[in-house]
Amino acid sequence: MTERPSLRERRRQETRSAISWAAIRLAVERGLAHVTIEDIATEAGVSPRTVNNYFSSKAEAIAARHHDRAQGIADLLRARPAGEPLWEAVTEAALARFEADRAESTPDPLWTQGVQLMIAEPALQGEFQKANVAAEIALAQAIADRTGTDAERDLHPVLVATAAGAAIRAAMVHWMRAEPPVSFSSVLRAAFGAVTVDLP
Amino acid sequence: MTERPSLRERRRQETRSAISWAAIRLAVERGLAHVTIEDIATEAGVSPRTVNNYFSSKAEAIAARHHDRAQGIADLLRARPAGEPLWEAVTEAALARFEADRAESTPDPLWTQGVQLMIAEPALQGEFQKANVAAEIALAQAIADRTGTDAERDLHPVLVATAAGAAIRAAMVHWMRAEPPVSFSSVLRAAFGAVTVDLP
DNA sequence: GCAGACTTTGCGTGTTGCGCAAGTTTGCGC
DNA sequence: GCGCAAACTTGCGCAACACGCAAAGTCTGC
Repeated sequence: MTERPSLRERRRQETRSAISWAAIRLAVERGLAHVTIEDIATEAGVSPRTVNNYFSSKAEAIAARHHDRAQGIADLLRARPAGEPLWEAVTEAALARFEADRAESTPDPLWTQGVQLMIAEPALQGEFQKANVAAEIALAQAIADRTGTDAERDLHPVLVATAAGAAIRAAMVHWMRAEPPVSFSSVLRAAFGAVTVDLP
Repeated sequence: MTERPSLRERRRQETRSAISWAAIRLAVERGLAHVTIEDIATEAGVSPRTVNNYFSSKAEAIAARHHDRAQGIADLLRARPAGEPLWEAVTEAALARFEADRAESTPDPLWTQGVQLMIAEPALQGEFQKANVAAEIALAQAIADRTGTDAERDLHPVLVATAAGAAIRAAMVHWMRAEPPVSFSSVLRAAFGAVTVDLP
């Protein structure tokens, strides 16, 4: 998929990531209202103007991390065996995406708080949802490719992608307020299991 | 539900509506970038400061109309007969909401363009999705009431509401780019028919 | 009709998004 | 190696924006 870690491009991604993390960290620590672009720039070690070169708003910088992750589900779907039933493949791709997180270096205590912030803060909700929609579009394209349909003209791939997004979001919300805490995988699997999308 | 058209409250809703329509009209006419808060205020006959009293951003003003409509689905669901199967009731409520539009005074040539704008303009997408999510929360509450579950603790009502939102959104997107044009009701019905949410 | 609550409005302020034009770094062909 | 073109970063400036505050105007309940 992406096999050109051109030295320049890599640096670019590093900067992007640094800015996004800085934004998340500061927003979680002191609350969104008490973080300026300048604070983020200082924290990330770049100039304020550069922050706005990468992201067109403070909110977008914070949501960038979520955006990038969500996009990954489409890639994971493409990697599933071709014979696997569609909804099952989508389920497994989503599961895999979130299990990958757990294995990552950062066990994200911060990350969970970041997501919670995006859901709680009105100023962030929009950007959060935008990221979700963008991911669903990518997912719809992957589904269309897999089923030989056209994401531009057919309803089905879009519907399946959107339904998957719905299941993931519902699972997230439910998981975050679950008391006592439960495994996210199990919630996600239950959500996908409860929704069924008919084939054409 | 709402039986207090207190003279004051009515005026408030009128102002709110006037501002929102003014914002939509201007944005559709000359493009979002060429509309300032001041323009909207002038068009709606209020002061710029008042616009920001009602809406915390230009985007919110434009999305307000969509927000209000989407909220209506939950009310319509509550009006469905109690014996009706859940998913069917949700389907009919959504259908009814959009068929009500057609019978309205304005056949909204402008309204369709408004929705298209909200989907096309990055600066509006966020607010558009926020409205969708808010509507889904209201719908989840209505579903929870109907099924005797708890929208705060149970996964099911949230999941059904989110799936319904998914179907509506997918139908909208598909309908808007359908060539040749098709009936929205038929697309929406097809979308709801293709998704199934199991009962617990 | 009057007192209190709610709205509208103008003003001032800190922040933001972005165009523009340097200055700096990186990739690439030779 | 070497230099040039493209891409990136940065500072500056400006119009627009979000919002607190307080004065003026308007409605509601009694």
